[in-house]
Amino acid sequence: MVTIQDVAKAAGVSAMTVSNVINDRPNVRPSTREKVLEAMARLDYRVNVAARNLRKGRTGIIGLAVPEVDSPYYGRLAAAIITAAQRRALRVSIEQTASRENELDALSLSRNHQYDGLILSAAGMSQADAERLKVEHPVVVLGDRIFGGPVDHVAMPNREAARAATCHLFAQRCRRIAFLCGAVEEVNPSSLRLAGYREAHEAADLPADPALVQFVDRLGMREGAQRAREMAESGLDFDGVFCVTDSLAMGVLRGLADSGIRVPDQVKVIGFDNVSESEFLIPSLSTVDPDHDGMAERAVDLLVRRIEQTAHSTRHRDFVGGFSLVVRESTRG
Amino acid sequence: MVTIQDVAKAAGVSAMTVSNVINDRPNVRPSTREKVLEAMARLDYRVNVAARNLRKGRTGIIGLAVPEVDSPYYGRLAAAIITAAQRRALRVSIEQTASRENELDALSLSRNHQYDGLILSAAGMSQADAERLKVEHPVVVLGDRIFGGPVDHVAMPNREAARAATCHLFAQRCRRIAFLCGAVEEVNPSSLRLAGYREAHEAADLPADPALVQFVDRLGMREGAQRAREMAESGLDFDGVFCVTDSLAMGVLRGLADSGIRVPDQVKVIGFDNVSESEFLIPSLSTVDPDHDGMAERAVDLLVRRIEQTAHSTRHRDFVGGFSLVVRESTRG
DNA sequence: TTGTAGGCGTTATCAG
DNA sequence: CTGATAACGCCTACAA
Repeated sequence: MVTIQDVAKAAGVSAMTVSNVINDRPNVRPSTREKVLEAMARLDYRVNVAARNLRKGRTGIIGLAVPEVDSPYYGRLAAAIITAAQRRALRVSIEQTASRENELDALSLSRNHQYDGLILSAAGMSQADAERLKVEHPVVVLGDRIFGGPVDHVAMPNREAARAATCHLFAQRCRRIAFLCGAVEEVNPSSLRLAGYREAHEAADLPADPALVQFVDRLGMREGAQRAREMAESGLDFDGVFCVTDSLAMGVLRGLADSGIRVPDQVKVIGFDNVSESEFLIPSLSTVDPDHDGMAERAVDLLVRRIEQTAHSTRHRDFVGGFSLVVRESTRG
Repeated sequence: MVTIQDVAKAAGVSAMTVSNVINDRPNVRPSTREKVLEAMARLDYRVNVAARNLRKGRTGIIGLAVPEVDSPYYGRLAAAIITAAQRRALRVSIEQTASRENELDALSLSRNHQYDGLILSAAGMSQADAERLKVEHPVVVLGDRIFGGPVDHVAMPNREAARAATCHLFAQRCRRIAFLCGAVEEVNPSSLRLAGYREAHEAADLPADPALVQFVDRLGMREGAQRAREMAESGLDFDGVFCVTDSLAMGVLRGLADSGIRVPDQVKVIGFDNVSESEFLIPSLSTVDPDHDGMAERAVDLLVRRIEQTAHSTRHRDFVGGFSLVVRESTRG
């Protein structure tokens, strides 16, 4: 391995000077710089990042903990975050958490100086775990579950967007809108979007039939398809479905087709996420498009601030992203 | 920051002993171990990974360079690799390359000791770049472009699977099968699958009309949809479509629907990748299911071997994954 | 079974 | 403008 010392020797200067050249510091005579660069090239020198990290107390890597990368939603999120981080010359190491326990593990890894900071997309943790976030290391939580906690926080516009989606269905003359979601806990995407759905009903002065709120175990396509068939066969009266994710909605489109129900003629369907597939489904899927890029940008930005500030300010920020409504065939007519 | 020295002092032992406890080495008296563990807990000690890395010359992180994570295919691949790596207590840092230049950059990062090794999913590099892979650091190439190169290599069963898919269409009484692919270069997924498509024609003793081979710029849904409409409107005579990716096939399903062509009645469609959405499309999509997990496992395995072996054997392995054919509605009847 | 000494490659400090 | 020195926190010999 070629070290900075070797380069120094080859160039006839000290290691310090080589270091100065590498880090583009001023106060190096151009001719000296030349000699050093030449020696570096000749020896094919590479900085040893581990040594630099040790010295600087930084790694240049941020962690991103998500339940799974292989899902349209988290995949998109990961992509946006990696892009935002690359702009700041940071690398992103991805952790698949899948469970609450792993989420907590990811936190301690961050503490192990493996990462300069951690973006935690908390799906499993709840308010009760917020205590464990009281970490002296930079953490930004992405998600909906821990508000007012001891960390910076970037959230989806869940309630507002759900309300807008529901209003849109009203405007399309739906009157009995089913709401399809996962388990509703204190504060999670399902509960917040359900609140928006209810708000829309109140605002429109239409009662929301509790029978129309349907729960599934997982927010996947399979579950959506199955539940849609069950709803159709049970004789439930509904003319619209608001699904808390596009994956669920894709399943619902399939399930309704299986049951011989035409979308949008008999039932209108709207999703949430604006996954790239939505545009090309048959029928194409209306959906809520959250500002993923903006949220990713913001999350990285907050994290970088925490990393760079030395004093640990206790003021924490809660940021809520923007969204737009994408109207396609599944709610036309 | 709490160091190993602090713990040693607190426990009334030497740093060495603390290190022995941390690394689960024998020859530590149980009572001593207790004292040390207690002190570690009390001080909330965390190992400094940077220091350990510097000392050991390892980082415990492998790089994964893919064109983009936000695509069904690469997302699935990334998930499989992260899982395989986690089993070996390795972390994965994801690089979005998007271009050939970035792919080469990722290589040098690997050299910078940032990673112990690199899995490079080479989409843009070509045989000509293979030289640059002659790196003394562990690299495994995942993809199809660099065979017989100076690195280990895990490839898809492109030709075999394409042949099987084409045969399946023949068996479904298709006689004029369009082949939809991206730019065909020396060795890439499109060219290899095209070869399989042609082999199937020869084996069945059916001529392959060159007009049926259609090229698109990007293997995306949008491009698939547009090309399908063009094919339909141009009056091209075809009763089957083999798409080199499921994304493309999803677009084709949409484009054919736009043109009033019924699948599978008038035209049968088959894809490649078995993306999770395929099962729930309307109609559900027949496709080739490559053994992603097996390939990921193998890639990580090869990389770990390279990392662990000190002598740089020059023998490199080319591994080709397995596959299965998933028959769904889009080719029924 | 435990301790001591030295160095991994880099950079901050401060003196020249 | 350049260089000597001393850390950063950990681990491996070797010694006790």
